[in-house]
Amino acid sequence: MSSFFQQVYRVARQIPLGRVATYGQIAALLGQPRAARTVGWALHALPEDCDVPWHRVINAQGRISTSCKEHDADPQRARLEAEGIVFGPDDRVDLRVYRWAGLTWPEMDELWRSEGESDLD
DNA sequence: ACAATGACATAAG
DNA sequence: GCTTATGCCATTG
Repeated sequence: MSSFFQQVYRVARQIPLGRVATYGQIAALLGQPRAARTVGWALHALPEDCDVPWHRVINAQGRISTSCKEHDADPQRARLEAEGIVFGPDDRVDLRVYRWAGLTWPEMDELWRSEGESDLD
């Protein structure tokens, strides 16, 4: 875990409260629009008490992708609802409304810059 | 280096 | 809208 995972975590931390991002979006921000799977995997390996808002990352359909028994979708949905995110009748969020705008290049630049200085935040 | 894995994405039936 | 099949990419054994 020296690069991509760390990058995913770093970007995920930038997701503002009450906002969500898709795996593909995170991957795209990292320059790998096809690495959505890897992004999901990175979040999967994340502990629950980590400082990364992994629950704000969902699939492109605005749904919880969790298929693992180890991780249930219910707690994640509860977290999102607690942040003000409203789920539709199909248990999916309105990406048109809650989708994170993403990071601007200047912000990303600063993000990578701070990465070399401290790996925490 | 090869094969397998996985919280995805997209296209097609 | 849901299910199935294929592609993609980084990590791990």
